[in-house]
Amino acid sequence: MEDQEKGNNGSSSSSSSSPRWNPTKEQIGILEGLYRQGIRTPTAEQIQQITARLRQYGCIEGKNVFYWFQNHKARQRQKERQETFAYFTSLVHHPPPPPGKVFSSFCNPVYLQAPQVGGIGFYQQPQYQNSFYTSTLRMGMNRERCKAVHNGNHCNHEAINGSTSHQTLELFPLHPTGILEEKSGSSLTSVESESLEEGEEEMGDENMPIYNFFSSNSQRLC
Amino acid sequence: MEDQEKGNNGSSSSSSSSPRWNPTKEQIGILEGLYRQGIRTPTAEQIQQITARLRQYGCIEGKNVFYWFQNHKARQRQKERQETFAYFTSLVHHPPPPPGKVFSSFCNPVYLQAPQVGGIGFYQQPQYQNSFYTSTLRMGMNRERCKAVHNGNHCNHEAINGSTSHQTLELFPLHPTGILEEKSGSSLTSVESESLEEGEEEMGDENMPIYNFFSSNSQRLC
DNA sequence: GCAAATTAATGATTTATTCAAG
DNA sequence: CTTGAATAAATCATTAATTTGC
Repeated sequence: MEDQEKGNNGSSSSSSSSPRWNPTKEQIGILEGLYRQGIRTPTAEQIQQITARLRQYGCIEGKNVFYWFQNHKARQRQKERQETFAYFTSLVHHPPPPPGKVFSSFCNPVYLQAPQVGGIGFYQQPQYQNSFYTSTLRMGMNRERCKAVHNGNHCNHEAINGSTSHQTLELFPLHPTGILEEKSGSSLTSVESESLEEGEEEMGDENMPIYNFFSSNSQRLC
Repeated sequence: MEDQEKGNNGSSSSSSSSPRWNPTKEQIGILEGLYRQGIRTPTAEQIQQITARLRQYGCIEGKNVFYWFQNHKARQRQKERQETFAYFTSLVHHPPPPPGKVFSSFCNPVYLQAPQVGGIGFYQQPQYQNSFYTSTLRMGMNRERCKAVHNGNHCNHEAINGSTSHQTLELFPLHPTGILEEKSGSSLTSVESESLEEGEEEMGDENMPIYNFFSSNSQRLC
């Protein structure tokens, strides 16, 4: 089992860098389990934790987890729609049996998938957990390119890292009144300083530090 | 001038944390300039640089830049569609003047918006530059909450941080060299200066370190 | 003039679609 | 043909303009 059958893509002698993540069975199993628990759009922390947990079964990055949930959610929903449609269609052909006094089973949207609720009691908030998500990452090439290339070098991702907190901030209004002249050109003075204050390692301030999924440190992946 | 006219929203005694970024005029001007230069989906590096540059005019994070481009692109496109539609509609009422032997001005999709072509010679690369993006960031609460709350505490974001490996990256790719997607075609002069490519700042290491847009370290913003 | 009420813009998230690797 | 990856479109929510009554 733990032999990551495919997980460790190493099999293929190819450059070893795999253009895309290839989940192992264990990883998928866990992800599906979490999904069934109710997780839909994991928070940064959750992604971190999940990623760490899945890493023992094969190389993986936070973004893979992020994408997996996005895709899975979307595709489950789509499947659901199809099935719902098929169901209604079938009703047309086979008139429904007299419902008796059953409570409309359709009061709630049809969650064909989620019924396991009773099952294991992991946790998870109602439906949407607090989560706002967006991920940004950039690949080194655009689609056309990707197709063409795919050689040694391939897409590199840029990761994301977050932290929380907003502190005071003052910005000011401004007015978009539509027109907004375009003097923009203006001298964009160079910014040399560039500062990026990165220097200090974000210090461990009270405000939650930085989430580093989508990481891509040297060793991080594969 | 630089006195942040509005910038420093500090005025409002309110918690000072602003739920959302409020761009200054200068920032908008620069962003629009870059947009006109052809930037549509900036890469991580570009976002970094742009953010750094805009920061001198007011607090800002990488994600704001990212979102700005996404929204601006989408809304420009939408506006274009509206105008195109309006144009066709008007044609119905006012039959077009005899075109003579003009080359069909409609070979290319109607970009009512962009007509200035002849004018300033900005230019623009084909359309998509190399860019893949995704951003992830998470807020501490979901929408319902946000609405309800909006008190002292509010959404905290988690940022993203990326690294990249490919540095080449031309900020302005200019010259379409033939490829030229479908539309637009026009490329005109290049954009001379304006370049952001400087970047050298960021250590010149080969593996680009981590991009910290969406940052929100203690001092980082504002 | 100035706030409450309304409306218009637009920043920020989520959902749907698309593309291509395996 | 499945599905990871990325983008575009749609949607939500908040802030600024603007209007309105005083």
